[in-house]
Amino acid sequence: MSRDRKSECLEDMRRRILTRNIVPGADLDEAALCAEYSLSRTPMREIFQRLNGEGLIQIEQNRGAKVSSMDLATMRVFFQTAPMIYCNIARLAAENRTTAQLADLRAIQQEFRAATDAGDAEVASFRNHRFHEQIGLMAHNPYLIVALRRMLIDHTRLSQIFYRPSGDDEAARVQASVAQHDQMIEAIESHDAEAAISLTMDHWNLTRDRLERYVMPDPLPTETHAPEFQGA
Amino acid sequence: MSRDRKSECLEDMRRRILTRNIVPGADLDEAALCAEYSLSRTPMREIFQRLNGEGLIQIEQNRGAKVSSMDLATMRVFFQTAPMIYCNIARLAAENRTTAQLADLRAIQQEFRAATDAGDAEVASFRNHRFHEQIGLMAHNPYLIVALRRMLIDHTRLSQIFYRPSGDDEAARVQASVAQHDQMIEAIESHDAEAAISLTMDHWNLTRDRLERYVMPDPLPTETHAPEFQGA
DNA sequence: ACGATACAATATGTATACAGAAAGTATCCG
DNA sequence: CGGATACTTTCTGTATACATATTGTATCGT
Repeated sequence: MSRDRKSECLEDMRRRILTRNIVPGADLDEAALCAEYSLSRTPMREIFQRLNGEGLIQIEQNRGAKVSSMDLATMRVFFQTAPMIYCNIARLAAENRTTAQLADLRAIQQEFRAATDAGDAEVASFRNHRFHEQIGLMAHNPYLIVALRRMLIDHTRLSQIFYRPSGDDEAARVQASVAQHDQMIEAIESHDAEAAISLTMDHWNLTRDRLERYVMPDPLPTETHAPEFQGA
Repeated sequence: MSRDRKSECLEDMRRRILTRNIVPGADLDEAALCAEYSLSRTPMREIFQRLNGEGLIQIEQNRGAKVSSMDLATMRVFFQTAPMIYCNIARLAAENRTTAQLADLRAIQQEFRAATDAGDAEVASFRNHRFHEQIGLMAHNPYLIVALRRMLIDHTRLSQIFYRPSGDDEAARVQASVAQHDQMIEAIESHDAEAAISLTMDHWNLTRDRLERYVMPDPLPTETHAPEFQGA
């Protein structure tokens, strides 16, 4: 049925944007996507409106849609805002979670762990996204969850690199991250808001180092046979 | 031109929902609205998607759209979350505002004051909304502004009653509220984040008392000739 | 008379044709 | 040869007809 085609397309577009299968800033070709998902323009344009509302894409008047970019100014604000949102969400999740939601969280964590074990960076980062979104749902706060969702868009797109560890040290960090998820589940289960917040800060600090290193990597050696390039 | 019809409709729908011209929970009649704004169904449905993305309405599969309701559970969360969002927005606005934005804020405040002086509750609450949304823009934080916007939807719909003072005391509170806006402008202009936060808390406490009284008014007298109704 | 089912009416979702705007290209003039 | 303008092409926006789903109603059977 066509209903499935549409919602499948919507979900798939979300996944593709979050995993950078469609890169930040890319133009969306309406006609091509219609053909790809066997939809006519009307439902596809509706999907665009949805994605726009979720902050995944931007629609410009008479000029099509493009995937939200990740510019430097936004990254700065991202690192500034993340701890506050994440910690408050963690507190509320510990306080307000239902048992059904906790079971869902465990299931997501299991899938997340499998993806990290398999070394599939794309799937791992997407399941990490779902893990944190689920905690957001557990907070039962319609105001904060929209902020969390915006954060997770950029977080997930950045963290692609995190789950592609290039050495033993980085692999250990991924394992630590998975273990922290387990601890967060326990804290939320026992309604321990303080522990949930503390673990969330640890979790954030761990990933932050890695993300910052991605944004600002070690400089290339200045003394090579490549043309020299001095300072800014 | 049709472009104007569409964006005018979108803006007007926003205004009507925020001022409770269309009440919370009301069904939206697609055909009737199409006729009213001289639009065909396609752009009207696009407007619905936009409003849905902004949290003003909810769209249900094969079952039309309705204005977001304001249930008790949400109100509780509203009062819990508002101070955090408002204060953080105030801090960031003081830190990051541009002079152009400050000029806009002053213009909005002038219009707001005119509406309160004229005693027009509907226009006053809508312009109060624009005032606080403008401060949100000045924060330059794409994550927090979506949370702020969600808060302001409920805040504005609740505050209708605030700007319809039923006595000298309540009128004085409205005047105090207008004066606080002026002070907030000064704090933001001088990049004084601490003052902006402090004023925002005062402003919130003032309106909170009034809003809570609206949500939970003084009980009706129990001794009347109306049929008695004991306890819960 | 009550409930269930079939049918009709209405409302929602989709496809497509047409209209209008933006962008690219070619030609003309200086 | 360079720049501006007109034309063509392509993409975006809108209207409308059609398809599908839901809801209300009437009839039939028990």
